[in-house]
Amino acid sequence: MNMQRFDPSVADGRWQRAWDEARCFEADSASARPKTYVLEMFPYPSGRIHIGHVRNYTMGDVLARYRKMQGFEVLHPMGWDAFGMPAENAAMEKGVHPAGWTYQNIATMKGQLKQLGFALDWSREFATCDPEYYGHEQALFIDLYEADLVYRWTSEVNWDPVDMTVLANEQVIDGRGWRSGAEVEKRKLDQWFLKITQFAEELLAGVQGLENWPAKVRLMQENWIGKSQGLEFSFTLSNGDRLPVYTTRPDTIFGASFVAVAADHPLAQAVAMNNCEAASFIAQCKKGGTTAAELETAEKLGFDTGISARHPFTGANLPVFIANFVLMDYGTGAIMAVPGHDQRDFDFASKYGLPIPRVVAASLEEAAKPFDGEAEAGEGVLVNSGFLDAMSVEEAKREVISRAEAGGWGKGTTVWRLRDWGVSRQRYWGTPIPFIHCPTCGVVPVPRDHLPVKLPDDVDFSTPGNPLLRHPTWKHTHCPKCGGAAERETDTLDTFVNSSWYFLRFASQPKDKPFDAAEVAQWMPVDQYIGGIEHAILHLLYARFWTRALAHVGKLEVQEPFASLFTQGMVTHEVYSRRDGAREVYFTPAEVDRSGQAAVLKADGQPVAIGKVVKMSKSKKNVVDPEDIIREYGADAVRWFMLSDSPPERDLPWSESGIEGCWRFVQRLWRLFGQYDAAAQGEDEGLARKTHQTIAAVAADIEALAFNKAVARIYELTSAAEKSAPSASRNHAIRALLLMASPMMPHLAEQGWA
RNA sequence: GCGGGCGUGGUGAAAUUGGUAGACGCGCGGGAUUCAAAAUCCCGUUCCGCAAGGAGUGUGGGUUCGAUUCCCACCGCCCGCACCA
Repeated sequence: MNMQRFDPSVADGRWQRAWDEARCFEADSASARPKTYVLEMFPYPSGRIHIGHVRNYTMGDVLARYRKMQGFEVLHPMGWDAFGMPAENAAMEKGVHPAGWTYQNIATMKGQLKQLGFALDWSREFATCDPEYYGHEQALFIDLYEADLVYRWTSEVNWDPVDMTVLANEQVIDGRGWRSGAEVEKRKLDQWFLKITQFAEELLAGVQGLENWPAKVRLMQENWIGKSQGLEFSFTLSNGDRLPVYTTRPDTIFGASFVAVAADHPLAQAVAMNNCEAASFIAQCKKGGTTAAELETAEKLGFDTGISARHPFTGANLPVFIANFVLMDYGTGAIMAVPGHDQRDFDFASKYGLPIPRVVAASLEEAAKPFDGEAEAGEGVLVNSGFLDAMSVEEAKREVISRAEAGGWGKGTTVWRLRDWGVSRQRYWGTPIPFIHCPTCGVVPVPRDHLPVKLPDDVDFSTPGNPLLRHPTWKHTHCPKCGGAAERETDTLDTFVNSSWYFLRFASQPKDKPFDAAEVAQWMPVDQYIGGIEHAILHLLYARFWTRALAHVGKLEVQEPFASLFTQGMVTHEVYSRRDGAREVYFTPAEVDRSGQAAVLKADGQPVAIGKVVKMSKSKKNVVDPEDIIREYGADAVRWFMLSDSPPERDLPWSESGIEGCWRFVQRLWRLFGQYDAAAQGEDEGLARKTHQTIAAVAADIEALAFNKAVARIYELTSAAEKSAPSASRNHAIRALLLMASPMMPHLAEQGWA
């Protein structure tokens, strides 16, 4: 190697091989060292590594290498979240087998990750589509079934009649299937569910203990679980029926001036049977936008059913409306409306000329105070409320609940927003649900010694629908109980199940069971988990649930899987485009010459428009391929760039000049290493002080994941060392710089050390 | 609409508990080296001003000896969402 210049094309491969051969990064569960578990969210093998992966895994790698330097036994594994729709889409579009496509992608992406020199324990690598992994998953699913945490239930799904498949809500665009364009139908299907709601209380309480999670993510989890406490009671209707409603403000019951039910409430349906006006109103409710903003600003609309409801205390007759702002799937799908103290009810009452009584005021003297154009949801004392007058809101809530319970017409209830988790997918490329349907014995779990239930290889994607369902032989089997002819379950598990326990399998991977509890206890919880904010709710909640559920059935001791969570920002880039008639045509950064004032297309020398700096995405073509830049600048410059400048939680704008600056710094450090002078003597007090200050600061910055600040400190000490005359202190500064840079630029550091 | 976050040079950003605003990087300007270039090195770079000096952390107030930091109001941007009774 040329001593004047650091050549990553030689050094990177050399050290990557050396680390592999010495098995430097294989974690020993039996080690006596203090242990730490650093984990980044494992990737979906979509084809190639993108720059977001590079940033994510570089951050984790710095921490893992830093901990190793501190003497920790570090578990830093990598694997593949390998089941999912894109593989089936590729199968349909390109005629390739999902397994072949997936494993090919894994091979490509693993090669790309290796080029970045990550300190990963590849000995623990697995893909969730490996039969060994999903077989253990099937065993865990049966464990949960036996613990009564799995059940079957008929629920409504979005059904694409052309593709013959269930669609997720996000795949339904304007009421049509995203691929087929066919009008989506609602269909009732027997589906498998996990009882996550049984853990709602502890999942919510557990959020409190997650001090090292971003406050934003904790809040999102709390809101998703959505606990509310109130009163459920029934109105007696003028037609003799009873109508259950739920309210979180039982204190305001004397302020109720009407009752409202959701458009798809049974009562609304019944009214529509012999009232076509009602039927058309209900149909109208089902149209319209579904985004939060549209819903919030939509006009409150109602239909008077002509039915009335008797107030439980006053005996007054309240009109019953069908209203567009009442949700069927929350509470009971019916409400008592208190316009004075709920804005939606206020808007509705104003529109339909209904009374707006005041039942809460700042003081008893203000009982007659008019409303100032909006509802008052705040604190105060009860007024105009009979026996509740002068009570606080909280006192009044308790009083109404206790009277309702004593009178037998209602009870205090906790309502959760969280729903049980439907895990059935009518697809091929997922974990087969290990159950058998027997006409005699019903639903029977597959015996454990028959696991894994493997996916058949010979499947046909030329016609729509679930290939498992129409496979000629796969589903035909015998009942484990009675031995009679029976059929396998052809649904597969939601891929979120795969990612709900993979961190346990990384920690411990015996052949004969999913994991060993004692070995898992050596590593869990994950000390630092790093990934994208897009997983703030579903993945993190499901993983928390699985961990608790497995602890509940005695398989685990930990309750919370991730002690610290960090959500990193995105990598962004300018967008280049040109108008072509009605269409906007996008160009990649590689196709554009950005050296002058304006951006011009290399192909024709004509200018292109410079758009906003946004997340790199294929559709906007503002992507940089990590492999290209690694080839050009080496792994260390790329890693250094990922850590420089922007704080890791914020977006990182990619720039060509930025990566070039990093490349220059790699060479600058290399030259400095070359100035290490074993013969140099003497103290340089100023430089020595600076060296120790830098060591302290860089350590603190890495601990806090403030990599941009650590980088700046290293720059400062580098400049100071360059300017100093040879001395023992300077040699020490150079060695310190090499060590401090090594988690970030490991190839350069190894080469320098050698 | 509700909830959360953020506003600092041309630019990405720093700034322990309130104490020299702009560290460090990018870019830009000037110079050295070179036949020339690349690479490298040196100097400068918040704004106004020749200078002395003045202004300055989204805007307007406030607290304080002192505010990027704390409080109030407003403006702008970003993210999340569930009309949740």
